[in-house]
Amino acid sequence: MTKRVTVHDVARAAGVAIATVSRVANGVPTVAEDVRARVQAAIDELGWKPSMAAQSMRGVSARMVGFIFSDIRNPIYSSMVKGAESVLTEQGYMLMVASSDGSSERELALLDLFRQRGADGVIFAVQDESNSKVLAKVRSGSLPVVLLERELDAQVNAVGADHLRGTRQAAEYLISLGHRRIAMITGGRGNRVARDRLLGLQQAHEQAGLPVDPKLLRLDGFSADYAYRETQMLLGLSDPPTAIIGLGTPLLSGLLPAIRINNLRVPEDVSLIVSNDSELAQLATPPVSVIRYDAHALGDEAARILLRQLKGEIQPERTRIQIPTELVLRGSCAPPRTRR
Amino acid sequence: MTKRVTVHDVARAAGVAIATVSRVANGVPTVAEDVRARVQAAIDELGWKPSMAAQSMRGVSARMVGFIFSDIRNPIYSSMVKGAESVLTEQGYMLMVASSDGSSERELALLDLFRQRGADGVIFAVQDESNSKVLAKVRSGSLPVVLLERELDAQVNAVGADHLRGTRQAAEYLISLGHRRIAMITGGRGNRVARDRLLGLQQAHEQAGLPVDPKLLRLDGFSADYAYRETQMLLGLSDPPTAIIGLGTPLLSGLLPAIRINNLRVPEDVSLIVSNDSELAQLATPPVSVIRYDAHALGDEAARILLRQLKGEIQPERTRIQIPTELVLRGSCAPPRTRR
DNA sequence: TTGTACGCGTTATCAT
DNA sequence: ATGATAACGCGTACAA
Repeated sequence: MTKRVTVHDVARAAGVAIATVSRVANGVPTVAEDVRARVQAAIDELGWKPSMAAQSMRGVSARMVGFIFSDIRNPIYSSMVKGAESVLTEQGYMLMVASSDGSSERELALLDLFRQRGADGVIFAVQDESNSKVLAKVRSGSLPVVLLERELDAQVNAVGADHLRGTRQAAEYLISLGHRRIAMITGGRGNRVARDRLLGLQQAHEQAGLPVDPKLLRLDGFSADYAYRETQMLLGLSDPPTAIIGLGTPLLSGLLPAIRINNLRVPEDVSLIVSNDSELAQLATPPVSVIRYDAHALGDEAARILLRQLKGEIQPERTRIQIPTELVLRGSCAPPRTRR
Repeated sequence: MTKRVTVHDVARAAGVAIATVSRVANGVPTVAEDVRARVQAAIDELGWKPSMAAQSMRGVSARMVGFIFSDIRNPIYSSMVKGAESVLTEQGYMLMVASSDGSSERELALLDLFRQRGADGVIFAVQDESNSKVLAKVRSGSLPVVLLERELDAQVNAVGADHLRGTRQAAEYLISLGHRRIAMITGGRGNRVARDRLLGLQQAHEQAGLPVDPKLLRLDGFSADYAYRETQMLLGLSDPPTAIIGLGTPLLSGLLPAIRINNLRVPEDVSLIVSNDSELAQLATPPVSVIRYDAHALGDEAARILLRQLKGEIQPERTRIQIPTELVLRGSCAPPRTRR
């Protein structure tokens, strides 16, 4: 049970005052070279590390940022975390993580918790960007925040993928193959991502002079279960879709069994495009075409923006970074079967 | 730019001494009921929250634990993190995470970093449990540690899955189907998990009076690339395996394409069992049999043990928790094709 | 260039 | 039961 080594111990060992030790530790230039060497030797000798608690009391940043997501098990978030971590580590920051499990109450609590724990800022994948309490707290600026895949307004920095373009491209491609009844399954009704995706679908239809059938839109869930259920219902329609766009990583593992249980084949009976890319999409039979974007890069950029914000480099204007999407064609798309 | 609310502000507002405020905040019983109420009202009124920095200086725990893994993108680790987080949150703890990317230097640095940052303990998925420096640091007890899927010795608490039994069961099943040449691909040579897996394979063979062909053992990697390469080589042998056991989540996405590119079919030409379970294994064609264990439960148990250790409830004896494994049979196993 | 002394916001000890 | 006050370890203004 050895006591903690403090500045006093080092000062005594080096035969100087604690202020000098502090100066050496913080690289203050006004220290004689021989003294600096002696102090440094004492520091190394005793293995002294400044107490972060004491430093915090003096207002020194803890170099820590928080990351709020719904569930780290979604590979999209683990990739983002990894991306954020890689740039934060470089700058000596560490990462605290917490799941909201989709609850806005929890998100509010976490925001407070992070602030209370001295986080410098938060990277935040808001669940419901229309929740006014969360909105207010983020805007209040009590803690620097960078939003992931969401957008509140001009005051809050954000980074997200270009879902509008990605979805439009996918729909355009299906239309070019001859599809006229294209279903879309995704979740997060009312958030930025969902709005952009719907818009992309509509734009592609408009451009081709085609109508969007509201019955083919299933916009209320991100889970495999939801995809399974809705796909079943879609395929059971009297006028079923000839192509399905499934947006949200977990959806694919609901889509595939639902199609199979109906004894339908991809792409002969129904074409398929999903997002994001995954091993399952790559290795399914047939491999599934995807709208791909780099989640790691998203986390990376979010951390970069937050860090710049913390350094006061981008106060005035809001920054919004768009990560590009890419349509990767595999074996899951074909012209629609001619109607009987 | 409002100043922080402190005990002094609350004390002044309630007309008491700061000591009394502290007593109320910490639930010390020796406070008159009316005073307690008045102070509490002032606390709520001003929205005072004790500064964690100041508390830390007084030796109050920060209620924070660290989690070190190689890469959070491995679903095994994101599940563990989620499991750990769920029990930590309940107890008011938060989680700091960091990737080692497989580097022992980085692991050492992270252990120091976590201690310096006042973590109460660490959940640690050591990469190379034979690294003596990491070993020494963990054993030094400078920070309470619970090991994941590893075992140093009797002094350090650990939790892991029962890989010996899982692998033995898988091998026994393949042998019972008639397989005599069973290959095994996995990584982490020399760590507990790899040893147990190899032992399981050997035990199953011994029990059946069969030899293990060392040429069928590929024990040096966990990546999809490694699996792809080694599977190619295995299938190119003059006497190739009739079944492959691939242990490590990322391996499957290397195994599958390697088998396909050789124009072989599962299970007709080669049987397949992998670990851990994944969406890909469930939805591949055919679905792949797996040795399954609950990574979420593993993280959960690790956190529980760490918490008990922090409360001093399990000092004396080392605790080792075994999570059971389960052999889930799907369509990827069949009797070997009779030799031509 | 170096040293002394104060304050950060708590908790804990000692009086009262 | 309550109040005054001393630490905790650091950074820094000010004095030397």
